[in-house]
Amino acid sequence: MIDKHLMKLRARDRISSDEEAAIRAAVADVIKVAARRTVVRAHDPIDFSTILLSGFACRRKDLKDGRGLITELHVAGDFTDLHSFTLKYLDHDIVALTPCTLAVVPHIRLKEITEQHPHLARVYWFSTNLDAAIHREWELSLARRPAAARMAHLFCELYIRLGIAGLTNGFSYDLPLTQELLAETLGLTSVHVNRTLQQLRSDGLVEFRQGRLTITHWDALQGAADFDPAYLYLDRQER
Amino acid sequence: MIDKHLMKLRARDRISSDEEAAIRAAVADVIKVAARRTVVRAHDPIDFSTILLSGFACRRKDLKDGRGLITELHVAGDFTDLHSFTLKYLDHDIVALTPCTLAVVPHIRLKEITEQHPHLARVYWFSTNLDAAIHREWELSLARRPAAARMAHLFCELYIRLGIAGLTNGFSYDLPLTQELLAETLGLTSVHVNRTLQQLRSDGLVEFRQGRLTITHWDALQGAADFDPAYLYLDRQER
DNA sequence: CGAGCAGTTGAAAGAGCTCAAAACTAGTGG
DNA sequence: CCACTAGTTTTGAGCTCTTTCAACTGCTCG
Repeated sequence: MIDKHLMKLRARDRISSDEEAAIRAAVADVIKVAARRTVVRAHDPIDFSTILLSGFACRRKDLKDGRGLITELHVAGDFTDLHSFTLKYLDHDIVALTPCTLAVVPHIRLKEITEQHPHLARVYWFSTNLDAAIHREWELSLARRPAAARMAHLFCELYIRLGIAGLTNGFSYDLPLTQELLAETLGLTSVHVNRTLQQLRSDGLVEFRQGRLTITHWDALQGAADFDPAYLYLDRQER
Repeated sequence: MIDKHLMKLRARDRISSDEEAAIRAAVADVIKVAARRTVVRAHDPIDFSTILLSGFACRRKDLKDGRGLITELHVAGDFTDLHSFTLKYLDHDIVALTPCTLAVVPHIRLKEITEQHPHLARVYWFSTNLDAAIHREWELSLARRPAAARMAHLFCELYIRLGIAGLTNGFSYDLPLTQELLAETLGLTSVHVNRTLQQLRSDGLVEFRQGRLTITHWDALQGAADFDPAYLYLDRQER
């Protein structure tokens, strides 16, 4: 159930069986959420965090005028809003992009982990710092990478992140997002996403049809994106 | 010496004298760094973090072609690269933008804090999550706010953050950055920064001369920026 | 006084946006 | 099994914001 979550943690550090038990014990509930539902609303005080077990979710911020931005995509295995444990409320919404299954972890249990399992606490701290690293890379993309490179970069990132959770199949993976949602993720308009997608396809880099992405030329995609996975901290270290 | 750092922490939570002592004891050294020096280089393994005592520093990421982006500005009192404690190396450089004084905190001491002072560890965890929140707001700025609003937003953010550390004077504060550096911060060109600055000045919102910024019309600046300080988590909470 | 940054200005080009309409695709109900 | 609807994708054309390139000014410091 939380295996993908454990896979993600274990890709970065050793997790003892004792710690694994603590994680499993911290899960108070498992809930299902429909697509397009807001799971956690910005500014609402909150006393639990959620681990995404299946589906796609995101952090979304919006401007007063309604236009918004998805600031991070979450895939199965991610602790979608661990940040709220120390922040106490969020500066953004957590939205289910597809039907999602979520494990609910009360903050009290997380507090106990910081008191009884300092190493595990550091692993979770790491995991929020990894989110910050992803945010930084997206800042760079938004500021400096033109649409095609930005999109290519996102596809590369998801390929790696989904791969860690065992959710890729060769060079393809499910990405059940509309072009509209992709636009909110890339800081573009859906019209431009459409044209950019056509460009990547005609350049022979990717195919994107019916919610499934296939990378047809990985090296070229990585090159076009200027993608270096270092910011995903893929090495195992004692945290 | 680390008072500004304590002011920043105490704006968000209660820090006991015991915890304060632990922080002071964690500082192994205080160093001075010249302007424009890279303090920590991306990808280099590192076993200490630094608290910025005076000056301005930043996190800077760059693309292969040399163009880069400042993904966060750091002001006195900030733990500039606490992230490296769990990440073990950084995905970006830490650069001194002005002459800086830095307190060096070895990671071993931070590890001890996570083991002996869980509450303080949570406060520091919070502080890295606050960095992530700032990254998210900058993502939104880069993606959706036009140049003038983006710049106005930055000036608002710095006004609040510097205020917490007691570094504002009425509605003005030192901001010893060139327009070139401002451009790297805002994801613009220096030419456009120049024109945008003229616009904000002619609109009567700010003055920016000789490294000092003066907000001439706070409400209008905040309005132009669509600035809401909620993402800076200015309330005291038990973390 | 001259060198070297930092800031300023102008003109042209380009990436991405806006608006608007048309073409698909599924799912629904008769 | 077909018609109908709603959502998504695609296309076109004009427009805007920001960039690029290039020159010029002004300041500071040796």
